[in-house]
Amino acid sequence: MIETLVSAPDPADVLRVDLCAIIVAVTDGTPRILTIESAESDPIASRALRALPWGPLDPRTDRTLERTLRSWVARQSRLALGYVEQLYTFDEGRAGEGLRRISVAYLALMQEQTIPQAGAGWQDVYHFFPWEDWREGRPELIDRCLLPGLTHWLGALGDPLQAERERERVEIYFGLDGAPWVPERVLERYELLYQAALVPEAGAQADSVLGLSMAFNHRRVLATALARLRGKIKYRPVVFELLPPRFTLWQLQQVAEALTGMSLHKQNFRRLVEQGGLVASTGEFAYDTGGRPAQLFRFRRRVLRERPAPGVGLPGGFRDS
Amino acid sequence: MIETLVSAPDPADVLRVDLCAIIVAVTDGTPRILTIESAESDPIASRALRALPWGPLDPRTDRTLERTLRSWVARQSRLALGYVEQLYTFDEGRAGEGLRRISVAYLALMQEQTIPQAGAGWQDVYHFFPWEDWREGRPELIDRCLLPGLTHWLGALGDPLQAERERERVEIYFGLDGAPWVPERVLERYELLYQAALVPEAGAQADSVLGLSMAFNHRRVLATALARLRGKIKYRPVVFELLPPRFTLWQLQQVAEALTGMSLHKQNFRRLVEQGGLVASTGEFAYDTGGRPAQLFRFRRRVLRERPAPGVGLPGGFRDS
DNA sequence: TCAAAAGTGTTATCCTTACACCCATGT
DNA sequence: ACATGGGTGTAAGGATAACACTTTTGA
Repeated sequence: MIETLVSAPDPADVLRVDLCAIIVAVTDGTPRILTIESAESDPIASRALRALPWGPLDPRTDRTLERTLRSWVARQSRLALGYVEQLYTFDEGRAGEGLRRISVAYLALMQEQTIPQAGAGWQDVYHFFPWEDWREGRPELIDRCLLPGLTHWLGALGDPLQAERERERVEIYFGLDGAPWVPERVLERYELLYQAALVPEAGAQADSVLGLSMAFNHRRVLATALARLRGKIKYRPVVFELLPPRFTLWQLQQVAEALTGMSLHKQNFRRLVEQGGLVASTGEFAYDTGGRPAQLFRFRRRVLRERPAPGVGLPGGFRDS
Repeated sequence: MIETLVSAPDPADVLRVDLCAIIVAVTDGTPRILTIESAESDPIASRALRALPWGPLDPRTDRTLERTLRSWVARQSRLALGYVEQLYTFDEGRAGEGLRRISVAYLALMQEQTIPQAGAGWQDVYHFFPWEDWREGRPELIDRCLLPGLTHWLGALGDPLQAERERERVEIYFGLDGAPWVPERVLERYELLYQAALVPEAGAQADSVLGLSMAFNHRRVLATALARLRGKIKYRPVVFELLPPRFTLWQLQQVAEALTGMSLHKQNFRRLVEQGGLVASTGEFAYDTGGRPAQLFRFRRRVLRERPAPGVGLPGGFRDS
């Protein structure tokens, strides 16, 4: 009632909370996320930018954050989400108009479905982070593009003490000089590249050999999600959210490999998973495997009671063949 | 300028974001958090409730979330925080007056300091969760109070199917019927007890043999923090944030035990920590140990480069003596 | 001398790793 | 026949768990 009488509030007083969803699926060994076309298009290239499904939280709507998110996603892409967990809350600072924004990101796992909505679609995660996919061995892009860029950045730093600290970060996070490559350090690597201005957020000409860009800070959000997923897969049975109820061990392995970005030793993977009690055979078989028919397994719920941290371990041994 | 002219906005339109801090320290084997007296006191008992340091985010203040938090804490308790990480974002729903609230919680680790501020002080974490401290063996309170309460709740559930599901949760989370006790399931246990109405949030008469109460949902926030900490200690060197720069292995073990709530096997703990490369001897000794002088160690930063997940493992073997 | 805590050594056991090899199906 | 993927067995190596035992201080 009074609303119509007052003039618009000072933008500096307004605090907006947005929700956004990283919806992940793995199909045929490709990890993908759902993107939509951002309403706010690229000012320079004047084309729509890829964005994560998102929307503002309306304080009038009396729902929980998670329910609001689900309804946003349903409206934007006609998807009913299953497994959802809160990921992180990002401070977006003050946007152009002086509006202060906070965004709460959620991670959702599902099986890929076709999206009827125009503009929405599934994108290969590694198109955004090509250096994170080590399934075919160490990506040559690291030596060809990343390290030269990082070295140049290090060289341009004024303070030699800071340069030394930053060099250590580069070595640790990118697995140089004897340090191991640690798949779950996705965010640390992204932030390093961002600091070095190699992966601009939401800029024009941001698509490059160093990956596709996204609207806002959504590429950073995605990096956070991949890091969480790579970590969590090892101690929680999240992989099964990405698989049908019955699956072959090879399918399971492909999902694990897709997420971690590493090739795993087949026999050992199978044993870990079976002996770990993570799966149980159903007695059924899949005949469309291209070779000998494979047993179909299901997730063995009882493992939750038996083991403190049931997940698919990332054994040291990758690179099967 | 216009502010003074317009009437107050409809509370239903207002969205407030609060920040709150769980500040943890461990001294002499006791894990403690910093609490303040809540401004809003208990309506029934008419005494001040314990609360976590918190404050609203002012959209005019152009800072990041974390910086805002630090300044709030400094104002309320004169503490300068060191290590800080974001914990979780809670939906507080709609408070009495129709105001919608979101709160972003942060976890901070430090060494205990005396707080000059009146009302502020350090509280033993296990006073809030007495069932979580297994250092002296399985707390008898579990069998005496918790399980009877939970069993009664299960019995009162209408739907037998739901009762079966809930019984399984009880068994898994409280380590019954062959299931192991998993220290990091703090939140799951709290939520179960909350559902069973055994640990009311922010109510009168909430202090009981089942632990002290806190204002708002702060006890739930604390449960989230303890869960995070118990999990993280195993793959990140967070313990060292709670210790002075030089420490004895026994101090280190006490901190690890305090957080996990389990007694650890002394010799094996020492070996894991030393062989794991987590610490390095300084050559100095502490003579005030009550027995033979102990070597002083320091955190060995280089382990960050050598090991993917450097933390103090929780070996299966607890209960030293 | 005794209590208390630090520190060393050893062995059995289990898990991981890395091999090598066999099986069943479609083309 | 052979390519492809499914599936089994085993032995070496390393980490963990559970012991027992010695050393050094203060009271």
